[in-house]
Amino acid sequence: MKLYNTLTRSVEEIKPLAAPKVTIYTCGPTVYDYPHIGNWFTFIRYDLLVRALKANGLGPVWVMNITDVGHLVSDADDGEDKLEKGARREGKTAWDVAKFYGDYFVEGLKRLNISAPNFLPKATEHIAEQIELIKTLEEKGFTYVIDDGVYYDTSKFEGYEALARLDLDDQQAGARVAFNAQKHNSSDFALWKFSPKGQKRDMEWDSPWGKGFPGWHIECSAMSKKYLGDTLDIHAGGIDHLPVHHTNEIAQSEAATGKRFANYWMHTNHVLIDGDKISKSLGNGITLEDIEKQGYSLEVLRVLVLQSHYRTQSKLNDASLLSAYARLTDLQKFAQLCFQPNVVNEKYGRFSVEDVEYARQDLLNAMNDDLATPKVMSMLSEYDRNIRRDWLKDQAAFKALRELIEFVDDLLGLSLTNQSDLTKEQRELIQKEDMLWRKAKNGEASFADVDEIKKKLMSHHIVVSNFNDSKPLWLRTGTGRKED
RNA sequence: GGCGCCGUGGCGGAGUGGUUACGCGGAGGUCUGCAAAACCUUUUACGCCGGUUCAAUUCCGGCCGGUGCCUCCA
Repeated sequence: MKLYNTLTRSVEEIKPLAAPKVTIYTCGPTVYDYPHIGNWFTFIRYDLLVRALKANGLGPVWVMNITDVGHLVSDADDGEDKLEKGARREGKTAWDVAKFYGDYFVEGLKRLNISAPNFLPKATEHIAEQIELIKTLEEKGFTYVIDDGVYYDTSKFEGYEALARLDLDDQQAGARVAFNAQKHNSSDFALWKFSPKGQKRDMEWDSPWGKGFPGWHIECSAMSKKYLGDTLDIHAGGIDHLPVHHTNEIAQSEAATGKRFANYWMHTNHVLIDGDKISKSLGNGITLEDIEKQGYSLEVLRVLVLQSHYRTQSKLNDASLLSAYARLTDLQKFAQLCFQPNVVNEKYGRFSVEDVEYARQDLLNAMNDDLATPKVMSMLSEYDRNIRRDWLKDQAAFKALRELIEFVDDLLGLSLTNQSDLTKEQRELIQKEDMLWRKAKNGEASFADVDEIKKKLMSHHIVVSNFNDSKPLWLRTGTGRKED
């Protein structure tokens, strides 16, 4: 399986350190507010990576952190802690806020059919590990203390600019951030922040340097080390984290252990809404509930994610949602074929078990090519069309089709196999309709009777197609949209 | 100012040195008792100017336009 590695800026074959195990760390949410649709896009993309690895026989061990303290309103270590700010906004404690949005996030993972991460560690439950790591960095001479906290001296770390290919000297010229005069370098960042004098924070802990709370970046280094060891296989995150957060993670972890932190870095690009990126400052953050309010199921959102590549910016608007909805409906119709033995036509059928198995390998190959999900989607559309047009050859092909759909579900997480079979009663109705239809064509029955049964089926959201040379096929309508 | 990315048909969105992406929408058709559904055909593109090449949307250079990061942010 190949993946674009930001470290080398090239597509590389994934070679886990201890295959078949593959360790993955992904940056999770800061739980101070509802995640917006862009956050969920990224989490779905993590899920697709994990699913692809599994399809290749690898056993991912996936850690996604939950940041419930220390993420300041500004990465420059100025400003307030987001959790404390959220708490004031809602008149609760920071702990209440973290609990509420943390639970909401975990629930969201389930609603979106995102594979359960093996670990969802919270920053507040790993304060000791973070303090330990800072102590190690202190012993090795990478830290210094100023008025408001313990800082990491980025100039001491060889290769600090490597991942993001930064040019710090030139960046300073255009920096708009007020420079903390006590910091040695503008890129230095806080490992531990002291509680403001005379102020009691909801969240604060004792440390060797004084009462306070951890900086945002240290949690990822501490928790990935605890759960996955010094070196992990794949680290994924949003592209916005490249220059600061991920760069700092590397600096912390590698300075502490002397080993490489992660072998592969995967960065997901953003989704734009009406041409703008989603951000708090623009106030255009759409939530899952907003999508559902428009009548779309969350599978529609997943199709939208799949339709664009993770390294390109995708767009969210009414048209793209509608397009994704239509595509999901098509895929669901495709999946419904695996309940229909009538799709086997021994006389005219051309699609063999070999063809179906080839299709499966073809899909996996596309996924293995740097998660080429748009290609996977187009291939599925083609297989759907081909099978409908050419029919299946025999029962073996029918069985293989069922397995193909299950494979696609495991790979993409679209819950296509949830397309339930018909009831016995519905099946009998279809059979009767087909029989009457054939009779009516010979003048042996009335079309009015045929139409009556069709109407009945329609009330079950079932549409029947009759064929001269084949048994009938059915499909369900409106399964991707609530209002249907 | 520094570091990047992108510019594809009505829309979304892939990809490629010479061959249909795919989906949505529009148009026409086949099948059909009608209507759906299904299927077929069609709509036909690669910002501009040069260069390389037998051949460029696809490689190189320049220009124009858009956009991301260097603040919050997936």
